[in-house]
Amino acid sequence: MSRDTTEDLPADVQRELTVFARRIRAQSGRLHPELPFVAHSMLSQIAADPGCRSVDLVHLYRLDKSTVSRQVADLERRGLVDRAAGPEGGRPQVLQVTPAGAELLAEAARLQREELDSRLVDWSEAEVGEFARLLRRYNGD
Amino acid sequence: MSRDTTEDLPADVQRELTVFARRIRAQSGRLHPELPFVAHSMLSQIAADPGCRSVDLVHLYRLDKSTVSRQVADLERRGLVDRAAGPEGGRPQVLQVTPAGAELLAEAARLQREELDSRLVDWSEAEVGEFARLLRRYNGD
DNA sequence: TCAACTGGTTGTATCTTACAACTTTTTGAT
DNA sequence: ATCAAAAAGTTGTAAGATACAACCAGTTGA
Repeated sequence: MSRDTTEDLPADVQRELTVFARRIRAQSGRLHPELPFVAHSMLSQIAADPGCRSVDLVHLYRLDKSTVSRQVADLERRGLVDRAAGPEGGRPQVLQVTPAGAELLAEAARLQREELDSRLVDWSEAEVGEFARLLRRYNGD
Repeated sequence: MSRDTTEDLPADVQRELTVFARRIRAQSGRLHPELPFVAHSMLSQIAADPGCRSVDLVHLYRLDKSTVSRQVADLERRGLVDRAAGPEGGRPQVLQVTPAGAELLAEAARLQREELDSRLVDWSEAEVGEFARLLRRYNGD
């Protein structure tokens, strides 16, 4: 991929992030037929933050609530997540991953891990750590 | 956003990249109505690499060629890119951005720049440089 | 010369998404 | 306590993005 040398670091960051964004979706979609990109990212987020609500996913991913509603409904229909009444027994429904969901997630992780490790194979642990730190900082909030 | 402390750096990277991938798409789509995410990324790539062919975009973004074909056709229909016969006058059609395309790109860049700068406002130049370097390395090839 | 390859298009089905209108529950002010 | 407003979520609808398969058009090389 040839590239104009822009001397414009933020624009470089933007372009690299864009390439990445396109690829992860393409790759993720093909990786596991049972768990396409969107379903996977939500399921894995629920696993990382058990008890979160749909509206949290709306904010995290900046999606419309209708989109999240359908995605979560689909995950529930397939027995991968569980919706329960919140602490006050009321409306905010809290989400958690079912054992079946956890298993599917683990399987997908195994597959993705090969790809990820192959990309990071010659990185030092310090570099991976720095990369993770910068990404977290970029994502902010 | 709470998070399990996994001690699993590659998985952290994966999750952060996923959040990013979701957001850039959501944000980009809303940023400029004339130039949604996909159209924008392709147009900006053609601008960065004038004379590239559709098949180059297929490889870069790991998309199906039919998808790229339709996207490029749409960009051409809207007068934003120009398709010409290649050096040998033959089949591989080379792409370049038209003046109208460049103008739209510049306008979108101004808008995106605000968002990007606001995220990087308290980063040192060294950090931005390191981030760009790590992203380039991650995207590899 | 013709088979195989590369680049590209079109038909079709599916997935993702936004927006708008709606229901239900919770909360707050009077 | 009551009722309006906010929050959480659902459903209808339309548009966009994508993959896969089948196809067409030039190019290349045996």
